[in-house]
Amino acid sequence: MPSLDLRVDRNSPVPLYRQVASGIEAAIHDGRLARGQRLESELALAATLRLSRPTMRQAMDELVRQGLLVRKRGVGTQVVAGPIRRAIDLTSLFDDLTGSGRTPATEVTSFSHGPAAPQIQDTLQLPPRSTVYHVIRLRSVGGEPLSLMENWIAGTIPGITPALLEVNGLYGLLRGAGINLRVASQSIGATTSDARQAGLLGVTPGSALVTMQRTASDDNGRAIETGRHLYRADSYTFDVTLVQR
Amino acid sequence: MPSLDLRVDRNSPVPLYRQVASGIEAAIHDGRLARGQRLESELALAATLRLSRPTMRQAMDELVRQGLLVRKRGVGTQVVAGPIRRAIDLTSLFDDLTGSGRTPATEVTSFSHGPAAPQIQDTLQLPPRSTVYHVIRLRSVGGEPLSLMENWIAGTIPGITPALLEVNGLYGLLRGAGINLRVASQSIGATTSDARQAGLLGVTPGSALVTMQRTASDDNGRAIETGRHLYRADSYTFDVTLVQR
DNA sequence: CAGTGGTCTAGACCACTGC
DNA sequence: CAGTGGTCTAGACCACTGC
Repeated sequence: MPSLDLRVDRNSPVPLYRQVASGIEAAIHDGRLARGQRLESELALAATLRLSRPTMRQAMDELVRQGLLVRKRGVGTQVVAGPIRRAIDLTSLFDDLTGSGRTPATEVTSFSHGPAAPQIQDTLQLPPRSTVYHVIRLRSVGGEPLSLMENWIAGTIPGITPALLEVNGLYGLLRGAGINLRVASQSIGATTSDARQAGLLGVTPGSALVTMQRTASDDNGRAIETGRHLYRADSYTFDVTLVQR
Repeated sequence: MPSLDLRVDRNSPVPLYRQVASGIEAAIHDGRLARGQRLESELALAATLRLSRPTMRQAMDELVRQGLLVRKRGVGTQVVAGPIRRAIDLTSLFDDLTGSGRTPATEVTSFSHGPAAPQIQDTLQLPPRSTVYHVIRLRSVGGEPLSLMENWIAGTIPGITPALLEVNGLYGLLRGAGINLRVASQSIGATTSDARQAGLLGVTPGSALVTMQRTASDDNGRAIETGRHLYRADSYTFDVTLVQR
């Protein structure tokens, strides 16, 4: 058993189980824990770190749900031997791109604020005579168009203007306005580009696009945003990690 | 507060937290709990059901992770008001289709068992000179082709034959052989069909297809299966529910 | 201020696996 | 059989929210 050398800082504002989960995750990623390797038992790890077993287990639960660890009753816990892929988070494309060190550019090709069309009203479960923002944006990275995004946002939000949308992600602007998106339903499919889409995205008409329709709700459970995004299939995929329940 | 009327059976082999989670989920789906409605507090619900708070919380955790409930510290827990969509599970397409009451038909268009190509060997992290099954299947539902699936499966498994693959899902056959797939990494994208694919799937060449590449590992953490699937974009999408961590 | 969810403790009993 | 993870109890203290 190599020295895993986990530590926790009991004075940190970061919860203990988060500290432990991060520590194990780091050990997996830098190879101190090899793929397929067995971990010490929950009880042993808890004792080493002077944590209660539920706290230790809470840490390992996170990693099991992420698909990094596999547990078997009566046997033990080990690192997954198969390929490990980071799954999509609930973040905006903008955050994903900046997070991976690239610089996205955004062009707002359409912006309006007015009465919601019946279908949008229905999707966002808005009361009659509600207003929504309707925004179409073209996002590029490294000068290459990547995505054409059409969104509807409920309510009246001071921080949403075309100028701000050109330098921020939509989710970042909403966070700035005190709106915290917590749950999103996404549906991912495929289509072929028509002439207009192809022109904007810099591809041949008829080439493949990934489609994503999403509706996102805030921490009050209210639907806030819905949209349909198109991505160039040659430069974008959605990655998901699934764990059997 | 309407009568939620949850019950638990302490003699059932089903864990208490599962019973509670199923009960709340049922109440949401049949409308006894309306969208956006506040639940009683964890402590109150635990007391009503004579459960400890951790057990109650474990039940609610499941529903929060599924995107059905939203919690806010200092405030309470409520049903999500936005649209609720069932997310993809780690099941085979076959199970998904039979689970929703449809009858899939499978045609095995290619089947072999032999040495693994270097790329497959690498993806499945197989030792040198390993053998794999290589299977290509065309799946239809209601007489309409839906999916063209190419898979590689590690090892030697008595239950895998072309005849059995025509009447069972791959994951079902693996389960029958004692192999329990627990974690899968999937990458979802788009492409356009070439002439051969279009012919098999019954679409016009150049029409949009959803692509899915997947590698799945068993409960020992070993990579067992990898594959590339193509779906007709006009009849298939992947649904995901994301929850902010 | 009272009430909520977030975190944590220190146990218990059990089913299951591998020897 | 000893060891593992799965489930469950009965609390504790805290940060945060809305009044």
